Amino acid sequence: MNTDHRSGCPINLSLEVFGDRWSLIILRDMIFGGRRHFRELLNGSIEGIASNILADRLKRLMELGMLTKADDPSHKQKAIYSLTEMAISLVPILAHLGAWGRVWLPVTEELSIRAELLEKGGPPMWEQFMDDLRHEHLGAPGRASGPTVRAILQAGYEAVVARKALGAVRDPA
Amino acid sequence: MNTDHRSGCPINLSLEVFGDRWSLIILRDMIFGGRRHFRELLNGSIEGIASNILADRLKRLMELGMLTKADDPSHKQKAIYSLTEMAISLVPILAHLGAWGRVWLPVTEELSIRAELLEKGGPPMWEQFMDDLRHEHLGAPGRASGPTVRAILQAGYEAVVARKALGAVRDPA
DNA sequence: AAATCCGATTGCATTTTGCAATCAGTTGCA
DNA sequence: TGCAACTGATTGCAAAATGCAATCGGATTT
Repeated sequence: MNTDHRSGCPINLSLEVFGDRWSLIILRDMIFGGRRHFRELLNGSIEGIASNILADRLKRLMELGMLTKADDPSHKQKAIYSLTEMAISLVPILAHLGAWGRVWLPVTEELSIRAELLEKGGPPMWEQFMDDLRHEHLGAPGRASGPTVRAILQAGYEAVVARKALGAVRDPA
Repeated sequence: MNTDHRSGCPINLSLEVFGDRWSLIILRDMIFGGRRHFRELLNGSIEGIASNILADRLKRLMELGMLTKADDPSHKQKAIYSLTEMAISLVPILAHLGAWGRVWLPVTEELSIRAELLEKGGPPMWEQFMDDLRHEHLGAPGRASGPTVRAILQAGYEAVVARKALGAVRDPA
């Protein structure tokens, strides 16, 4: 970990970690998209990250303690990236960020439905989400029953996509 | 406002607004430091922002609707920068960001006491803070009585500085 | 045996950043 | 009146980061 910082202010130090255009996008795709492999992050990125930037940020996030890398036992070339508790605890920030963006920025409906559901769910849902992620990434004990928070958000997303597709049939462009 | 975005995802759009190393620092200094003028932001910045970067970011934040600029009636050359509601509503995000940084990053005590107090105060304190800022920057009706949230945070900061100075007398380096 | 997939790396042009010097107009003070 | 200090910036330039396409050697699938 690098030790020459601009200041010891927590907001500044946070910006030094993910104050760029890609780090938080990668974490978002891992947290909300469930992506664990390099290619999943590369090809699944709607913003179109370049492979060299992705490689650099994954390396950087590992050095910062936000991610770990492990071999995939099923494929000798695959690496599995996991979130650390440090990254999992960003969930409330991502929830607030999504809520803020939904109010003030030109979001699209299908890409903001997750933020809306997460905002409505509030801190209890965020806690559940973090527990799910701890189970998935850190091997913590799993939930008793019921769908994961990610599955709930994904179902909301798909419902919007389906509804918009129906609308397109009724009102063709 | 620019309209070519990487995606309509609220987190991505938020990053397009302040996903850099300086924009949020400037807003932090305006919100927590009460700074309103170019020189205050330039010279008061502990991170040492350069004047061209500051000028660029102020312009950008105005274009994005986060800040407004007005003439200072007392000085023909001075400009007063004000936060818009869009920027004021970042307070909960800054509170979470500070809380996260305090846990995971090498913060200094005097620069993180504000984050600690804001975290302890919770959403009611954040709301009060936002009301204070609306009064100060938007001309909204003021509080009934009592110190502003910024004054409370500042007092906490100064108490830490004073205590550390005493410690330095007892235990000189 | 060939095609595809794996996590990257390389080369290169463009853009952004960091830093110091400087600018023209305004103000306060002697 | 003169002059230093201060106002919000702007300019020039080197260094770093970014974006993009092509490519790499090894592993897996077909």
